[in-house]
Amino acid sequence: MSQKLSRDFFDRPTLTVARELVGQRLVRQREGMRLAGYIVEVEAYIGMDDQASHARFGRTPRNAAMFGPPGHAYIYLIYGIHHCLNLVTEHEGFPAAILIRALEPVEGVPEQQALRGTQHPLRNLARGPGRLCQALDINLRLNESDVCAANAMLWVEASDAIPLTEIAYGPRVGVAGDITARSAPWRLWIKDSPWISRRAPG
DNA sequence: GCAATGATGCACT
DNA sequence: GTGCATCATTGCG
Repeated sequence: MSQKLSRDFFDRPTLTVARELVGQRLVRQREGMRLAGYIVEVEAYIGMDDQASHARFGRTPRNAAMFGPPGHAYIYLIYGIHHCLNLVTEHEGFPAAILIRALEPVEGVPEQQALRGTQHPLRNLARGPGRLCQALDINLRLNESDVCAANAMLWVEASDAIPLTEIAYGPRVGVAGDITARSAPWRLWIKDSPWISRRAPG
């Protein structure tokens, strides 16, 4: 049996959590079935001073989850079409979260394909934040849900750690904000993984 | 492989 | 009314 990651795991500096989250298994319990994949790409959004973070203008109904306790989901709708999944980190009151950007599918793949639409190649199943939410049926009903609870419908399980030498860093994707926000190397992914949303620069 | 474009819901400085 | 932490499709190399 794999171990569900505890709240203590998320109650740490966001970049530390992000680094250790890469390679762990994201699990969605749906209709008695497990839909799961290895996390291969994440982005960190840290504090109100992060000009790319939704929290930069303070707390609003939309981003309230980021200000809440660690180990909860922050899910939002973007472009009116796509959902994005974040996991909240650090102590309550400090807005920080990690965007899950891509998965390597490992469990319930046929069900995930059905949720996505079978015309897509396997490579595109969960490659991108909007795609992975569609593949795992993640929507606003799961916003602010506790991923550490015993009865969670969404959680993370410990897996083998990825060596630091296998993790690449770079600027975040699609962010607005000032030059500091755009250049901060707060996107982390597994080097050479075919499942990440975009190839490494260069 | 790349760039351009339309889709679409909702919170908001 | 504006602007998104995006994706699928189209058209072109």
